Amino acid sequence: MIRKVSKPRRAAKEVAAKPGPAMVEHRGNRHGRSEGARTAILEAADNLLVERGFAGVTIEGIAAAAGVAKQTIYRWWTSKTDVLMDAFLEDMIQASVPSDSGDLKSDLKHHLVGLAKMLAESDTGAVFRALLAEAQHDSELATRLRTQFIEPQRLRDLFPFEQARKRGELYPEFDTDAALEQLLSPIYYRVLVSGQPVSQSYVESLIRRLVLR
Amino acid sequence: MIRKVSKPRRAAKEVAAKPGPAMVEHRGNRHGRSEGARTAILEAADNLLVERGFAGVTIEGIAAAAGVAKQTIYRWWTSKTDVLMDAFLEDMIQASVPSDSGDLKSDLKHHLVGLAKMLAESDTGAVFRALLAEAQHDSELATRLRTQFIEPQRLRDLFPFEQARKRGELYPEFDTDAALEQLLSPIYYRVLVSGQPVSQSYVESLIRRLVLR
Amino acid sequence: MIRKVSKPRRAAKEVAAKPGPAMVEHRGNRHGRSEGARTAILEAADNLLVERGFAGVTIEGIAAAAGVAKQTIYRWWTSKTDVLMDAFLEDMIQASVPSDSGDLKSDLKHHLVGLAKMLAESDTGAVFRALLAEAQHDSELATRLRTQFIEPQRLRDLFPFEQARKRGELYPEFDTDAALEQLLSPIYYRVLVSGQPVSQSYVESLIRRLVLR
Amino acid sequence: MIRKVSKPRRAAKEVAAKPGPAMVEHRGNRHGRSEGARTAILEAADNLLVERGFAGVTIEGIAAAAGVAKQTIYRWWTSKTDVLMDAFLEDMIQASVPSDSGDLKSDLKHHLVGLAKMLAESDTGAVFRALLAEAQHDSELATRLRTQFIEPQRLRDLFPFEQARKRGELYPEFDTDAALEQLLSPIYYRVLVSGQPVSQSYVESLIRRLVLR
DNA sequence: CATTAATCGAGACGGTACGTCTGGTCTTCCC
DNA sequence: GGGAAGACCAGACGTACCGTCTCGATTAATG
Repeated sequence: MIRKVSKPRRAAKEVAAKPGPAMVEHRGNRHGRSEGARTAILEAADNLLVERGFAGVTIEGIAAAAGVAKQTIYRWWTSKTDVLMDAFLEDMIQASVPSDSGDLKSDLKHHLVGLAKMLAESDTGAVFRALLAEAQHDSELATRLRTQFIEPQRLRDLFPFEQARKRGELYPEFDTDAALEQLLSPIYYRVLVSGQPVSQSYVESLIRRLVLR
Repeated sequence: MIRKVSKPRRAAKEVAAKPGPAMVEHRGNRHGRSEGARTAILEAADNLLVERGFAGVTIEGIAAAAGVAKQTIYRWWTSKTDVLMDAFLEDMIQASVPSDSGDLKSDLKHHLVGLAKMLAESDTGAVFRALLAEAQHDSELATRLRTQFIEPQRLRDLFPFEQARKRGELYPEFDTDAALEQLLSPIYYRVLVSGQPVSQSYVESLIRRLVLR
Repeated sequence: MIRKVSKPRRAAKEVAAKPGPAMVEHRGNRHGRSEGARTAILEAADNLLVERGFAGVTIEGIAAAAGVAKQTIYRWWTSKTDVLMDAFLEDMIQASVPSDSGDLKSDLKHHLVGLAKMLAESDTGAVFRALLAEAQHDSELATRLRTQFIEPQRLRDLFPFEQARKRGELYPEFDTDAALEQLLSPIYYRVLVSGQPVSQSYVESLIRRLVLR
Repeated sequence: MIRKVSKPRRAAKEVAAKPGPAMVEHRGNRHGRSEGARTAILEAADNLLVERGFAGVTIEGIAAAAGVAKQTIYRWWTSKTDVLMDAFLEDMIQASVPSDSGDLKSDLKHHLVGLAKMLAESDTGAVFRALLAEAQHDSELATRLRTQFIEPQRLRDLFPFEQARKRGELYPEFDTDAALEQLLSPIYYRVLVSGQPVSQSYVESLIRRLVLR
């Protein structure tokens, strides 16, 4: 169902090539897609979600908040979740560069605490939970969410283990996938299902449970 | 927000008292609440959710499908999720009576495989996922879901451990809560987040990971 | 295409039966159709046409001006012209009771001057011209306009002649249809086509041209 | 409102001068206005009106049908009625050269039957009726229509009378304006208002009614 | 036995948002 | 500088449901 491409046609180079203060102001033209409109929409969507909750996000509301015509949204996205998906991915670009302190447990702790905080407390996490919720009854979105966030995130999550393996911290048969699942799933469970807090000490206890070698 | 009581005033006794022909057909009267209308609504809600997805469930749709006036729904419920919540709880009443074979690992396996199947594959599971999804941006519903399902379910989930403890199968300091979380959270994670299947062998591997004594 | 009945179900008797200030205020109920909403819509349509011209009349505008939901308009009418048609007919109900002075020429003068004034100057005339204009490219409306206004109006227009015939003012072979056409068509021509004024003296000259016996 | 001149700068001679292969195809150029685009637009407007009715004519539709960009239309016309006005006037250039048989009644009959046919049956008549309709709520258009069509047409209509006067067929005080109105207004009335047919015999009966001397 | 109270099906009402469609403006590129 | 292309803002379209309200019918308990 999500057929439309969100940011087509416009090479970054072209954008950069436009000189001066750049980001040429335009109202309908042949620049191709308006970058101003695009970002205004994504920001408006984000803000509305946080301020008014998922049900409070409407295409009409986004359009009004972004100062944009509804059709400009429908031209590039198919639904409000589609917009929110893009807004979320944009948010995640600034995502954590995993730390690499030379000690696995320390790296894991740092990474997982950050992840838990993002999921449970940040605005970005609110967007993620809304999307995951929607994905429960929208398999297309589910697929997209897995492809564009969960898989890449998995790679980022595995990074500390890979570093540790290089350092010889792990015994050879150590199953990183299983270990990761042992760490992540309780965090997601608490955030999504039981609503229990995910404190720093809780994360530490999860890590302590791991048998590394 | 959910102020209304779903099934007030009418003691189970009264229902039981009217056996045989009973279940008086009535269109507005002083029998009190119409049991026929109530069950028709819950069934219609269930069916609509499965057939048309969460967004396809509307109060008007339920009313039409149940052959009931909209107001009859609004008299007893506050929203479509409120109806679905009741429908879900009704479904869960037939829930598993936990097996008690005398062996913890066997009991756990039986119980967890059944739970996973319910969550991932059954219509009831679809309703649950929809409710949990909605609960991500509806804290009132979240509370209700935890109180009325997740907590009671936790007790059912713990039952095998309690039996084992009585039998002396567990060392004294064994943390059943932690153990349960280790078992449950990967199942929920796979169902809700990663979409991976929860096979019987996977459940067995989870159990094997537990150190019981 | 115009399938909906505009004023169903509510017998005049019932309306009359409601005494005193009557016209029960209600917002959605089982009074049947709301007379208040109905008249508010027709008035709003009338006013908008006069103030903003035909193109300026929109269903949304009518709804807003009448303080009514769009759907309430769509429930009972099919299009803005349908609404305007009803508004026009309602206006015409208060139409002239033809005078009957005992003298044909005097009666005709009175009737035609009134008609010309209505067509050219009144708000009702503006609505009529708009409808007739629309009827030029909407044959369904054309039919309805002829059936519901032009034919009945013709009967009213003929009334003075009938009275005169009863009085023996006309020679037997006098063709009233032809005479009427001779009188009416220049009036419509001036109003619709040439834009020339239709003064009282002009009407008199038209009548003078007639050879009555 | 109608500020733009519709056919500037380009003499008919030039058009005629470019025969055969010519009619230079161009997509934006320095030839000045494209005659090809202009005629394509007027034809497309005409055709759309006949095929789809007045509401079915849109600037976008004309542009698409004429294979022309919207802006090319907006550059030279202000509205769809403006385009249709030009299309209509273009059509009327081929208008009847009034016959001059030497007999007034014969000339009138010939002329009026042609006029009635044009108004009621031809595509050009459809365009005229649409414009007249629009003129009912657009006084600017009304003025233009009267200036550019109705007045000139009146002169054409009077031509038979003038010839007759030269021939001495009319008594001196004969009021040609009044006579013309007597002839024309019933025709317009039938076409625009009552929808009755305007047959040849009907036109003859109108003429017979005239007292010429 | 009449009155009263509770509930039901029905459906009109004022609203919000949907997703689609035109209209008219503007900018760029091509000739 | 005309013309093609096409993104943009604006806003009306007709539809679907929302949640509220009132009706008239039905039935049971009350007095």
